[in-house]
Amino acid sequence: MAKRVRLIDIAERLNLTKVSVSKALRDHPDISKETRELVKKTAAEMGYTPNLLARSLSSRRSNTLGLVVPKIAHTFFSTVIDAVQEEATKAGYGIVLAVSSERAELERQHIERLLAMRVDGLLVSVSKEQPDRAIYEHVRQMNVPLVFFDRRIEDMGFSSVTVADRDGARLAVDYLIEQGYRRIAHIAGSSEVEIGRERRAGYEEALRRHGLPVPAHWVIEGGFDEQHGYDAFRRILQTGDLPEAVFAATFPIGLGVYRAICEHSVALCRSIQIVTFGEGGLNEFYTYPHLCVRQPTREMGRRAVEVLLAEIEALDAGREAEAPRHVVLETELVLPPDYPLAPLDGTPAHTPAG
Amino acid sequence: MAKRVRLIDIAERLNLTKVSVSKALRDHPDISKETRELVKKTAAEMGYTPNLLARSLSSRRSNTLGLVVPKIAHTFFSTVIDAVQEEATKAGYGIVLAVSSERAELERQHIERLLAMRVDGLLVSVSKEQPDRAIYEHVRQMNVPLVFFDRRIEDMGFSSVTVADRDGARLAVDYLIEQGYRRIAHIAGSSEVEIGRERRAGYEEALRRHGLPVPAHWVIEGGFDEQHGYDAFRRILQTGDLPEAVFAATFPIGLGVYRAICEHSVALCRSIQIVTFGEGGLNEFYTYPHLCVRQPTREMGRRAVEVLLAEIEALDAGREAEAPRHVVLETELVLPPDYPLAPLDGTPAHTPAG
DNA sequence: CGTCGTAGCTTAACCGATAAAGTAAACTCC
DNA sequence: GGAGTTTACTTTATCGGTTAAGCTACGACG
Repeated sequence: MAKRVRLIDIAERLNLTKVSVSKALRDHPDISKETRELVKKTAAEMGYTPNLLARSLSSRRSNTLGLVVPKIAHTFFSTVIDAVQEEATKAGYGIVLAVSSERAELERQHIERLLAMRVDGLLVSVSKEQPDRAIYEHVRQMNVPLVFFDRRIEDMGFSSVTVADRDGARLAVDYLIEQGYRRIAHIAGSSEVEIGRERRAGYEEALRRHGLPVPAHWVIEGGFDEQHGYDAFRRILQTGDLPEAVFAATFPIGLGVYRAICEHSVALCRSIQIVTFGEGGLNEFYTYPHLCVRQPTREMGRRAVEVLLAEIEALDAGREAEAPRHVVLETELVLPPDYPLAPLDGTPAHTPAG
Repeated sequence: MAKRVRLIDIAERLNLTKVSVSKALRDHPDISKETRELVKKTAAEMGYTPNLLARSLSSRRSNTLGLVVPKIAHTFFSTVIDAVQEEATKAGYGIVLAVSSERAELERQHIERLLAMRVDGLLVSVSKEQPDRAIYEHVRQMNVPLVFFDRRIEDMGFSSVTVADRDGARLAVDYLIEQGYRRIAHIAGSSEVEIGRERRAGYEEALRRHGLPVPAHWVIEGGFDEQHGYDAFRRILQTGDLPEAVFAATFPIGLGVYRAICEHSVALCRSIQIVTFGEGGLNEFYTYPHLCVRQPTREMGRRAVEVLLAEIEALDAGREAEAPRHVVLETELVLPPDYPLAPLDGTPAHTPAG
């Protein structure tokens, strides 16, 4: 069993002190050029790997960011994670990932652990459950920068990067109405979370603007996943009173709705128009062309890291906590041009270019 | 700015030493029941969070596992990650995630960093590029347990958890042949990686067993992603000589093939049967019913953690490195019962239950 | 020529915990 | 009632680094 090489091992070999070796490796001007190079060469030869634990402990910087997401097997989040990783790596930071599985308690535990690991900053997208505010107070008290992305807690004074949820939702539903749809259902997310409330608000706004009533029996709240979409639409199917279009608060919800419809009747799944907030990355393969509100996913990850790093820098430059920044990204309504929307007379209209 | 609470702060408040406090918090029998409780209460009141860096440094255990995957926005990996997280959390370990983006150099850097962080063990699925063996030698030399999952390097003496790739591939292709298909293409993965070679070998075995020739022009190697599937099948389309079925080495490859076919002709995409190794989690929504080889994804994650933890335990129980374990999981051929396969006469056969 | 600055190291202290060894008082036990 | 155990702490050393403050020899400068 090979012992791990430490600074002191290199130092002894070269008749130097560990401090000199440490400095040499970090290109400290105290050390002469020749010594520096000799040290580096020797370190490489001996297979030295610095102990980041020790380094972080004494330097008080871990060069690590904590990333907490509610879910991972969801294109939106895995894309954000990817972007965050990329951006963090560029800046010399590693990331520690934690998945809360949409549960507030797990979210709490994970943040606790990340704090204990002394991450330099946190990127968080909250779970769908009522959050445990105490843990965020704790973050604040420990003076660790935190940036929410996508799903935030609005009133805790942390920075955030989000999309214009209400606008995006409103524009999508506006579009449906302009195309002649009148009977529009909304499978909403959780009202515990801002994005759930905002997307719903956008939906209602659009309806009201056009003088349409909000059909309470067609607005169903719940989670953000496929299961919720499926269950919710099954409830609608059971009433027998069907909408012409469905605005789904997330892509997975849309999938669930679609599945529920198809199971019920294949013809139907071509005549009820689905619009999802967010996309799945598989739109081309998705049987029926659906509209979607595109979010700048990778940019969200990048911007979140950017804001967080700025706060970290501000912090160790000694500047006291500045006002939180709130970055709001625009969305874009995507309509596959080759495909007609679902017709209003209930007949299939799917005639992709072939 | 709140100072962070340390053991010594609690100790001073209670007129104890930090060692006693440390022991009290860890329920060491040295400390009386009353003191223990007093300490815990005080610690909670003061908002104490242990510094895991310091703890890990002195105890030589970080209680952290490093997880390296080639890709994250892919159902297979995000599912494994999820399972790993769950299992690791249960056992009191955190995970540090790193994504190599299918590049050997990034993989190297990430592993280097994880070693430097002194993770207690590593879980790795290698990138599609020729791996840098030196880094794995380094892992070995540092005596850090490592378990490969899904994609491994066969001859480096590390444990692994994989699926029976060759068998799964062979059974799938066998099935196609039994159904009467004869002209079967294979869009293979990278031959740098064992799973790429094995799946291809299974495909060829099945053909040979049935006395069919291996159609070299229909076997195209490359990456594991959608792009490769798309590009590869476009090449086949250009030749004008089309197969009756395609065996795709991964689900994303299958999607790419499907896209290429649909773009070319919608009718065609219902008459060329696609079989994928692995699934996307969206099979129900996938336009044409395709066969797939189901991998026990979550189980792979669980088993990998299990094997790794066993090695970690063995290590700090002082037992010397035992022989590596190789867990091979069985796959299952999934054929959606409601849906007929693509007909051999080239006419659409898609008539899902409605 | 004495003083100051500086290049190039070294020494000492510390980061925040754990591990191992030491100690004083109380408690057993024949 | 004195030796041996326990009980409940304390003291000292260590983990592998970093930071801050010495120290020394050499060259420049007024």
